Amino acid sequence: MQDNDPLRSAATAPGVSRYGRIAAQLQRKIVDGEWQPGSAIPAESTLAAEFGIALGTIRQAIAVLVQEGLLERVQGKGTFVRNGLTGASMMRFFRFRADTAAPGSFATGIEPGLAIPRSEILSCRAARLDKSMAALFGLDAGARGLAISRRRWLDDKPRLIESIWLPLPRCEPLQRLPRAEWGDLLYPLLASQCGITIHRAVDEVTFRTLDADEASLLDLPDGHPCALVTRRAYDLQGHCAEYRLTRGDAYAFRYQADIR
Amino acid sequence: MQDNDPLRSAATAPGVSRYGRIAAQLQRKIVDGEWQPGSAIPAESTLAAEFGIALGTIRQAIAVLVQEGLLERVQGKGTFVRNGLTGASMMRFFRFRADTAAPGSFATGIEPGLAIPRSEILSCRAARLDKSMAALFGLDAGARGLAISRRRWLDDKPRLIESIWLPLPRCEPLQRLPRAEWGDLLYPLLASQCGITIHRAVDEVTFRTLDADEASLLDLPDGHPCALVTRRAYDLQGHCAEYRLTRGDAYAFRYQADIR
DNA sequence: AAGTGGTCTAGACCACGTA
DNA sequence: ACGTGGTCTAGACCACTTT
Repeated sequence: MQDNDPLRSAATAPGVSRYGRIAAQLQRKIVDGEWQPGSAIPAESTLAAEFGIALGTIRQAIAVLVQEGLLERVQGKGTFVRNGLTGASMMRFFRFRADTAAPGSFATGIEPGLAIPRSEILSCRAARLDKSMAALFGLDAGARGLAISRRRWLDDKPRLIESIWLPLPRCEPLQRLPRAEWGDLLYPLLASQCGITIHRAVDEVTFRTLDADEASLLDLPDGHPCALVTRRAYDLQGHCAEYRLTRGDAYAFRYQADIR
Repeated sequence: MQDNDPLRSAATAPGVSRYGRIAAQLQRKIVDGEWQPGSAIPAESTLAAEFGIALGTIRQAIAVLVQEGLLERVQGKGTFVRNGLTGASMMRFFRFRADTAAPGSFATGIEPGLAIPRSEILSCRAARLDKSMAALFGLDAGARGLAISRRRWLDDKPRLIESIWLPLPRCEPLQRLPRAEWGDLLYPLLASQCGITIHRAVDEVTFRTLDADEASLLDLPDGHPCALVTRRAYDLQGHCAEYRLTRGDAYAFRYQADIR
């Protein structure tokens, strides 16, 4: 659990060091799509020769991007451009399934394997974005976006309701996509249909109560407490490409943070 | 925001690399108290000569401990043993003071400077620990601990109530300490009175409701929703040295997590 | 000026994965 | 056997802090 400034998105100022400048150049290749997510980048020795620098320096540059989560090294195989966000499931905030350890007790720390909840699209329509949301997406005031309402099911029970906003025209392909082809996960869809790789997200959790409509969608009583997760997701260029509100039963919420 | 296994505490298996073994030796010096928190360790060149290894290798070993949060490098000055946990305030989970940005809106990401809440000790007594808590502290069944009840004030309003358990006899000095000398922060007290440096903590957040006693302590109605933070704090040796339950108004809860 | 960590080089050899 | 990243060396010079 680490707080970060959502504004400082892409291109962290690398100072003036050589490996910093090289790292920025490598990042450019990823952002521009020259190096595709999932594919291997050239070998360290190759890159060192190309840039005309020592092996240790290119290693240091790569280390920067590994730290940033853009690259991944695999011993003996190569260095790869990471695919989109993993482990960003909203389920990590909740414990819906019966757990061995009662909350507050001395848990084992073992995660109950995160399942992918089934997705039910309730509505999906284009709409004018309000001023602040347009600004978030880097669009002009009055720009349009895609507003999606979604319900997530787990073990045949409704667990989460989500309101998702996506920028238009970037996400226009989703508007024409038949409901049957949506599947359960949004980010793979954004990648395949819109060419958007979600690479980072900032989640904010607060506590609320459900209104009558929300409650009925979750089979909970009106006014029932809920955890509200507000997500801003960013693409490789550092532009916000998703704003999402997720609500789930507050009493199923649990989150673990490690501080040092 | 990063999940971690609370069990894998100290001495991460360093494989068989030389820098890994060196890192373990340096860690031993810190854990054993040979290198005191806050003080500088010998220069890299000195250490390299002492261990009979190259500069790059000792640098790599130090980098491991920096990553672990045990050491801190300062350009031009030296490498220092980090003092206890900073930024572990429970206030980071709450937003009690009026904030410019309404929750759910597009916040600026600027933190409203974390204040230290005033501490009021409600009770402090030795008691037998239950079996699981004794095990958590690495003590035999039936061992005793210190049970502390504390209320935290901010802006002359009661904001948090805390139940803290500490292992005996390690924390015995606190039992004899006059209330007036406790101050507002526990960890500096553990360091100065008991020689315990809290170096890592694992917090788990859930939502509950307050019972009548708890509610009255916080000037809230019976049954009011609260955020419950369960903390396990660990010393340099990796032993758990504190178990804490913190409760505060759920409507003041907010937490931000960065995923990549 | 002296001491510290930060950057950079040009090699060498090792451990791992694949063919 | 070959190519990959991982480790290690022995230097050099730079940037920052303190004396």
